Amino acid sequence: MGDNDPAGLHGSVLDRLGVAITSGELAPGLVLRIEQLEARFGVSRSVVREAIRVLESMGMVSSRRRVGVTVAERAGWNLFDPRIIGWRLAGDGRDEQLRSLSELRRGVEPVAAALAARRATPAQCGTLTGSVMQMAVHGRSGDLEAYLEADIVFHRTLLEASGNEMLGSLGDVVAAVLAGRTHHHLMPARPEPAAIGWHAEVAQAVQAGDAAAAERAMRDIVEEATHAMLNDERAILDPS
Amino acid sequence: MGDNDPAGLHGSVLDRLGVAITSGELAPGLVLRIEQLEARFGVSRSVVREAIRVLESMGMVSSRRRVGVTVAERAGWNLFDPRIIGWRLAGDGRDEQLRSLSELRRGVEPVAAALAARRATPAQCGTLTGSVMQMAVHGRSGDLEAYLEADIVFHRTLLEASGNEMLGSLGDVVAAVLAGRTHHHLMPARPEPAAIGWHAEVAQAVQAGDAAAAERAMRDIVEEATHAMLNDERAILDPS
DNA sequence: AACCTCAATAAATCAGATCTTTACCCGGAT
DNA sequence: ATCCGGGTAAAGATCTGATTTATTGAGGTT
Repeated sequence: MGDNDPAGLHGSVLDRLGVAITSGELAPGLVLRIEQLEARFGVSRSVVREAIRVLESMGMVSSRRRVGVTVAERAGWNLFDPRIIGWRLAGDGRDEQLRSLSELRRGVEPVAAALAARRATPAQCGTLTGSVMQMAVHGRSGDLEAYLEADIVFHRTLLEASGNEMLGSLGDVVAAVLAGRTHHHLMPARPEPAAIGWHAEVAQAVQAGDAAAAERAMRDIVEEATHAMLNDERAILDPS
Repeated sequence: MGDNDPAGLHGSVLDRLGVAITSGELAPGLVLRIEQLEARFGVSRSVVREAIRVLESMGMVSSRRRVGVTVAERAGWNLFDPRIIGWRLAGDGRDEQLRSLSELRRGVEPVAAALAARRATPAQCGTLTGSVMQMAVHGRSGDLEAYLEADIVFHRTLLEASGNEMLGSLGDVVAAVLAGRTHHHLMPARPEPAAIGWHAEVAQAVQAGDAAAAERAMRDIVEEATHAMLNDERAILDPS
């Protein structure tokens, strides 16, 4: 898991600035001067500029003559940029980011399931049922890591099978949510047996071409996940 | 509508390269050399590099030493980047992009409606009902442009009211879809009266805090839109 | 064929100069 | 005191040439 940027000096600067901004260390409205950044990171102008340009393209800063590089308000950020998602997941905003992504999943995945029922290739159907079997096996044995891996394969395959490139590109995001859930927000030691059943239902419905059933079963999956996460949050906020 | 990039030389180069790549003129696998690009656009290295860096951050190219700048496969693109969406909407891929976005809407907007029912502020509720009234007025009078404007306000407000930043940031995208629908894929001269009714239902359910009703009505809206679009496509492909 | 060496290549980085925009200061007019 | 216009300097934007670094592919060795 986790491929980072540090490819090249500029990537490193970009990453460090991105973390500083998403974490709030560099608050919106703050003005940075390029010369200042050169010194801060010990690199040349070109490297700083390239990092700034990328940040600008993500809506995180805006650069104006005679004033400098201003950190932008959250409202303008490209919140779907994988880098921003990664930074927020790695920092303080992790819980909020996970909540946002979970709510997004609740909308996206049922639709993807319905579309997949119409468009999935036989190979994708095979991968789906295969990963459900893996989930069942590792769910019983309690191997959470292997269970997670199969779960990720399932959801990623389903999103791909939707035949919608945009939905498909959310595979990484969903994988991050699933991983975050098991790694941080403690999943139950034994995964919900019902969840595995729903996954099986989805796989079956997709294979049968039953869009409505696939959508319904997927909605069950993702709603169960949301509830579990909300309960965890409540438990954290209210440790009775 | 439509704010473009051409802010600065580098933005112009970025835009031109983006269009060339999304249009397929520069196909995946093709290798560009920086020197070549300097000549092509008549700008200096720094400008080209900055544009390349942004393209790289969008996953559209990858730059490697000793080889050059390679146009990347579609699979790696950040399809949620507003710039890419814009380029595709402006070029040949417009129909496919609109289809992708419509399917995305079908998932996202009902969830946003359900969330908005729990989180919308009174002011947002007011904006919602107000825009519905505008839609009704201009729908009857047949002023499609004003109808569109009110429609956009409605959907944008609802997505904001979801209280989910990521869903909220899809407002621009949805606006683009709605605009594309009326400007290209000919909407009916008089908007479906049922659609206006469903919008009213959503506004009312949100105000009443009835998440299930809001979600259901919104699903009706977006499903009607999808069907209308599919029928248009069929009509274009099969001019009986 | 597998492996090592080495030189050519193109991007990556640095550094300095110049251009362009524009926020801000200041004097004059009303 | 307020408003307007010109001038100025600050800071980014762009250009350019030099230098560094990683990689590929050629060529030779075993």
